[in-house]
Amino acid sequence: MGETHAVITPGWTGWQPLALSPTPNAAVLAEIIDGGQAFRWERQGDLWTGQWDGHIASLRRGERGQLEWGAPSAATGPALLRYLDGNGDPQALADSLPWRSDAHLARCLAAFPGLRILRQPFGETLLGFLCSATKQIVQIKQMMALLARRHGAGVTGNRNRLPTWDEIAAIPEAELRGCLLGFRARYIHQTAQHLAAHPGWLEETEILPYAEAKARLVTLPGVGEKVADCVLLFGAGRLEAFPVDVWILKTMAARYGLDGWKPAQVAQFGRAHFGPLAGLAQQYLFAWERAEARRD
DNA sequence: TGACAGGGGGTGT
DNA sequence: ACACCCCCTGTC
Repeated sequence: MGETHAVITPGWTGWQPLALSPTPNAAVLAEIIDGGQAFRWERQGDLWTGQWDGHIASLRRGERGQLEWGAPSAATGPALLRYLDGNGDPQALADSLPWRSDAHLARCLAAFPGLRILRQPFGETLLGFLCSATKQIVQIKQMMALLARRHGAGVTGNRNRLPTWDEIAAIPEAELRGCLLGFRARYIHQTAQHLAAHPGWLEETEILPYAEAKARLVTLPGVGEKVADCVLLFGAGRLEAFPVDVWILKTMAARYGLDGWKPAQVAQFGRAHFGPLAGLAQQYLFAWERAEARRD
């Protein structure tokens, strides 16, 4: 990592208890904030520091295993709770997945109790997944960190925030390429131009029903079905979105016998098999496969 | 410790 | 099917 990140030390709000139920253990917490949903969290030892929507917050586990947060601003408290979907009930959601008739899903749920889908800012989520094509999490995080460092410095407040879409629209494509974006720079540049030319487009899209919102998102350059589903799942709380990428293709082939199925077929299977919370199920499947990959 | 392939959580043509 | 970019990772 050539770039340094904002280093947070206790002292601003002080450490406050974070009311998440159930309290995620260390592995589940890592899956929630650094498992491919978000790309703006960094770990320093036992301390996680993350950024979204101009906020900076740190998370840690206290001496009795309880979760604690700290931030430069007390206003971050409610924002953090929303970001983590703190009012949601992951136990109840998981219980309504078809684990009773799906042994693999059942062991995934048992292995990652309290796994959550984040409620990230819609625009930032779009930016993150426009960066994601053929990139792994560590590389996407580098792109986002560079975008923030070079182009997100605001007049006040967080000086390492991501640039807004309006700000990105004013950045020459060549400078975007300098942020390790590669061919994604053109997509991001063109998407920014589209959004600048259509004020309110993102806000309207976010509140549309799932199918309509997805249909609109895929009209953006660089946004296909997979990226659109990720944006709606992780940035708009649409748990029915079921993003199909090469990893879910492999997982479904290995665990559900779907060898040779095409993405559209796997998507249809996923919706039919997992139901209206298919996106949550997908996140459990990912967590399982990642843990297994680390075991090797 | 440094060079060198190989491949990467997709989209557009 | 293949190009698009170019950084990470593993390997020698």
